[in-house]
Amino acid sequence: MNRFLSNATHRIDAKGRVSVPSSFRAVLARAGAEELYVYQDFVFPAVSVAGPEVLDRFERLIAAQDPFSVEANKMSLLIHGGGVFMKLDGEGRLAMTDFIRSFTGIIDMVTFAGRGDHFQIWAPAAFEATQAQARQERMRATPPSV
Amino acid sequence: MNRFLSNATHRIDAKGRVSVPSSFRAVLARAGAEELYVYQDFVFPAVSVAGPEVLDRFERLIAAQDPFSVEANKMSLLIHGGGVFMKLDGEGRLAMTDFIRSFTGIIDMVTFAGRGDHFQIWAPAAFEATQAQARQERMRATPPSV
DNA sequence: CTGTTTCCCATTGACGCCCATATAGGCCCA
DNA sequence: TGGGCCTATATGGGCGTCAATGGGAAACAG
Repeated sequence: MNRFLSNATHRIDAKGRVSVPSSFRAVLARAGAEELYVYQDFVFPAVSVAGPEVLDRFERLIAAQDPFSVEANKMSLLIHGGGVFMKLDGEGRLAMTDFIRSFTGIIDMVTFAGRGDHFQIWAPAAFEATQAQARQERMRATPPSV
Repeated sequence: MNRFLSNATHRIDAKGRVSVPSSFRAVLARAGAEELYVYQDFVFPAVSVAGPEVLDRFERLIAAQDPFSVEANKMSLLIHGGGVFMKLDGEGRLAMTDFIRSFTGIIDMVTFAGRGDHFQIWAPAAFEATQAQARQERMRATPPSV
């Protein structure tokens, strides 16, 4: 299946690297993603990982606006200033740089969360809490009826 | 990838110099930019850095207007009066002159922010605050959709 | 002559590239 | 069906290179 699914928590090694779950790497390989566009998420304290085409899509949104507008500038501040290209090492690991750590609060463990067409990198505690909260809200929205 | 992406915060040394992130220098080198056009940004309390062709582009915008118009004069005041040519030293460092400091509020640390076709130099706190605010506004624009 | 800028050189830590090990799960075979 | 083999995944670490930073000394300007 060519989607990012499930979640897994891995340990960061002494050199600040984490193994990306092999199922995620398989999806990336199938999509032919050599370089990864990693950006600080707009909603959650997590970074999102996707192929370069996602940046292209964001840039088209900006290009449609007046380049001198405050809106276009703020958008660029997020997608350019808040994003970076990275690549996996030979063993399929990703370096947890300050760019990622400062935004996510990641210390020594990382939770990978599938999001369909991309995946996210979280501090484990933040992921647990946010997912639990989302589940609660959903339950309130639609009472258990199955 | 030939775009300015990501952000990084570096320390200013005793001589008032900062290292420009190596990924930014790589983009500049690829573009063949020897001299840098540094101008006080039109939107944010930051200075923007780009190749000389950006100044050319601005000048063409002015040339397209009536040279006696208030608009054209104001534009020139910004792009000429608010800009300067600079170059990196042998180690890829840039001097933080008063021209830059007074406009940005930079003291002893500098945040570099990629902006696609150029990059910006910010006081760290100002960058954090502005980017966070942009993210908040974006979140309100498109509600969380987990 | 003196403060500032430019050109070098030194140090330290981070990162890329490579190889080693262990454990879990799948697979084969009896 | 149970047990052992085997492969892939997750993880650890060596080592060379490069980036970020500090500082000396020459060149320059006021």
